Amino acid sequence: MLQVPYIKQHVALVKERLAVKHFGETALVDEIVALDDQRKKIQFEFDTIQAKVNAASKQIGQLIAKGLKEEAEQAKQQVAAFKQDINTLSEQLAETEKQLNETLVKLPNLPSDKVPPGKTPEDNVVVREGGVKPQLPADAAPHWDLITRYDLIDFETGAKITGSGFPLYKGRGAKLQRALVQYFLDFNTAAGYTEYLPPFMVNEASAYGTGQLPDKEGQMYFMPADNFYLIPTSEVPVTNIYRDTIVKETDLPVKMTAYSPCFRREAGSFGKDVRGLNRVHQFEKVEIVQLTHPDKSYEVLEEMVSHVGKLVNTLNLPYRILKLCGGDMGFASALTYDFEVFSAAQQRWLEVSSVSNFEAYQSNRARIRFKDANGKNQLAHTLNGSSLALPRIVACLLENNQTKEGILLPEVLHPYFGGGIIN
RNA sequence: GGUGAGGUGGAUGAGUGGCUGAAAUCAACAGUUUGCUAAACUGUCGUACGGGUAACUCUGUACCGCGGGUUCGAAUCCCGCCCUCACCGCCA
Repeated sequence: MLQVPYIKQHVALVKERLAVKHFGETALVDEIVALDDQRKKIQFEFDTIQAKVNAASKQIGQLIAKGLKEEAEQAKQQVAAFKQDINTLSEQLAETEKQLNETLVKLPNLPSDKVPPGKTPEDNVVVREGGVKPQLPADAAPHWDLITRYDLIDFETGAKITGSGFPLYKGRGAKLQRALVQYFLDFNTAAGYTEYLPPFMVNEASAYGTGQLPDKEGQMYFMPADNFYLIPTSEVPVTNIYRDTIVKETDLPVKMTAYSPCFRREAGSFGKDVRGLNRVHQFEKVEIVQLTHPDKSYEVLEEMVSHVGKLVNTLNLPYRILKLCGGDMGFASALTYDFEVFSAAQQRWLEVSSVSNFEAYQSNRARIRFKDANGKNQLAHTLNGSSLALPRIVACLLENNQTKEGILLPEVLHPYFGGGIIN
């Protein structure tokens, strides 16, 4: 969430930046200012009275020690007079803090000034294109046909076991998943990321820490018996490794990578968007996460984009990088680059990665801090990106590399897959 | 799931009602000493929110797993929950 002191000092600017995100409820900003003023006022009163009570209590102790029982009794009665005020004020304080927090959490992160204007995905700016779009014959098959032809995924049985959108990978389809995950993790660890294998369910505090709650509550699977959420991305558990911690400045940047399955309810999706692997409820993904010094986060963002670009490149897939416009960005993000690969048989771009700088938005919620050179605690910046999400990569690998002889896999995967062709 | 023990500052760990925001040790940081390293010595060394200030400083409140309660006063007593460890049960 945004930091209250910053909001109060930059009311007009905050509203202006929120407009870039096409966030309409700017009245919330004024509410926050008012609530925080109120909070301070109540706290001051409360502290003042409490200080008196504390002093009196100390005195009572001394009186009793001296055996002055009557004086002690008198003092007790004086303290009792404060009791009512204390109770009232502490209730008011708790209520105001609660309201303030609830309001604060409704505000999205401010977009960086590098964010292009615009409202819809059409307004996103292509910053780079790479790779070559293959020329496929007219009878080229979409990936869902290829999946059937080579018996890689059994969607029907997955639906039988669980429900639609839960693919059952099979044979070489399953092995390809394993190969990709392994390759991606190796690629990331070679670049200095520490590998983690996190829990796939998180508690409420973790989901709140990275901003999934309360904003995206309906998009996560929830286990009511234990109050756990199935993770929509390993960003959640991995970022929360550092929740409520203060790291040394010299430990920054913290670079982490993790594989996990991702669970998303994707309520309301339908049509050709969800065909085959385009959109599923459970998929595999390898994620990269960094915690950085605030001065370095944009530099690191570019570095992460470049890292993911290299990875996509090694797969020989045509891709493009988009800088998301204000209206298409995520709630918690300050600047986001999307990676899309070109699905030649469907003739459309498919998102395979989203690399974002969250600045201090997540770290403020999760209290991820570092001690700076002056000994002051500062919020770190958090960044993360997919590196990479599997299903759409697989869709493109299959479609773009189809030949009469079979699917020709990119060379980097051969050692992981134990071969270069699916036929 | 059952039984028992326990959760205190970066770590170990003392503290069973006021003198404790918290001993001691270790780690860390700064300095002195030293040819360098090491050792020794000295000092610093929790977080959050307020008040006051030009600022360093000063000052108030809260926090000893979390939430309630008792009390003039709670790390300390009571209740609920969570977590950790050990043993048992079950089990990949």
